[in-house]
Amino acid sequence: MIESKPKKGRIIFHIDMNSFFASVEQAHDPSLKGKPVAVAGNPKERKGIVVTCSYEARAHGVYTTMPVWEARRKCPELIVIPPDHNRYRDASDAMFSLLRTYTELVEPVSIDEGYLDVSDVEWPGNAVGLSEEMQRRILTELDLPCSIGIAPNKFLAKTASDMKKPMGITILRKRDVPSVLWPLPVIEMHGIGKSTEEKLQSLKIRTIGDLAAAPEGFLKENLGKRGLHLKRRANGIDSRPVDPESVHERKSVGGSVTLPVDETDPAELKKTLRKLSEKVALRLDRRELAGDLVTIQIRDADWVNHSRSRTLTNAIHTADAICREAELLFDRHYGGQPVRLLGVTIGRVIDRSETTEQLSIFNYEKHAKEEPVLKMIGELESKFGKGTVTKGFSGPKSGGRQG
DNA sequence: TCTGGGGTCCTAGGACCC
DNA sequence: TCTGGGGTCCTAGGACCC
Repeated sequence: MIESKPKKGRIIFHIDMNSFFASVEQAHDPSLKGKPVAVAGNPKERKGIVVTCSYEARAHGVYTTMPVWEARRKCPELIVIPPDHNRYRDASDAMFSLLRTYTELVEPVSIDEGYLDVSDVEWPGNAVGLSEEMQRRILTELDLPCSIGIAPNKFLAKTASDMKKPMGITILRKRDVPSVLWPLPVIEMHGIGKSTEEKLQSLKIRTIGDLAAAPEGFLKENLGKRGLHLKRRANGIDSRPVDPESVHERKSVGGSVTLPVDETDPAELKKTLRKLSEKVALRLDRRELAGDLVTIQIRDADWVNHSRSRTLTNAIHTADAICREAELLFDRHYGGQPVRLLGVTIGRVIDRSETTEQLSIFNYEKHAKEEPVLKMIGELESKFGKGTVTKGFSGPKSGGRQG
């Protein structure tokens, strides 16, 4: 202990772009600057909600997720712009490239925010000076405003960047936690939503300080492992590293759509499944991915979600294969109720280069001509469902896992 | 005239294997 | 013949975030 070096604390930045989509639109068309702007879907297609809005719009009471008709009522001069995701993707890439000129330890968490570990960045002066330089360059070179949080870990950096917007720079030290964080209501904490807030309320835990002080056993009993996790955060403890690779570790690719009207016609619903399958296949293509878990999502007219999923014997990526599985799940489970939204997701994705083409029985379609036994399996599978005929040639199983 | 679309992580029960 | 416990996989749903 006597010989150990003093542990050097980390310096983590959280960069948070301010009203990103709206800011990108204002940078693209400077005549929009200083005006109330909302990026929103088309209200005629029941998709008319505000995705992002400028601070001028917020001043009129407009906020994200507000229906456009309501936003227009609150702010008649509101300029509504349809989203252009390619434009936002380009701006995001430029922003992260700029940040990477300072360190490789950049972890994008979404299109408009990310963490940096700048502990080892050589910079004349202090971390605040470095953050000011980044903020200034993002503003002058990309014409985009951002807020930056500076802290010894991710959770505190994220919390800090939220405290001053737009164009804020906020330092949050561990020793500031009792005075700055603890008086706040629990809902202010990243990771706590409406549901957990209510749960905590019923346990007489109202502030982040209450949460920080709550006994571990009590939290574990009522909230499970999550309770302990939240207590650590409330005490400003978070040891997660900044991981530049996490951006490449995608777990699933999906598509969903809210239908023009609540739909009950299976033929119409299947058309939608086909379109969604094509969309998902296209996005899997772009990333050279495939996956062996297919999930469909059905949202009722009353907003209750249902999902049905199936694990396959091998990873798939083509629109035809995805659509076939999606329809199978649909046929097996759809009960005729009006459907508001449909979704198709491919999960457990892996790089396509890792999907070594499986020899033998699973490619019976390709080899059926040459090999009678494969043809037989193909016939069995078309009778009982793909994936039901497994190694050992047993019949369809009554339950349990397949494959 | 309510409420988009992209995700991640966690939980819980049952099946299955050892 | 009865008993059991640990570990993993699978599925459905919930909570949360941007």
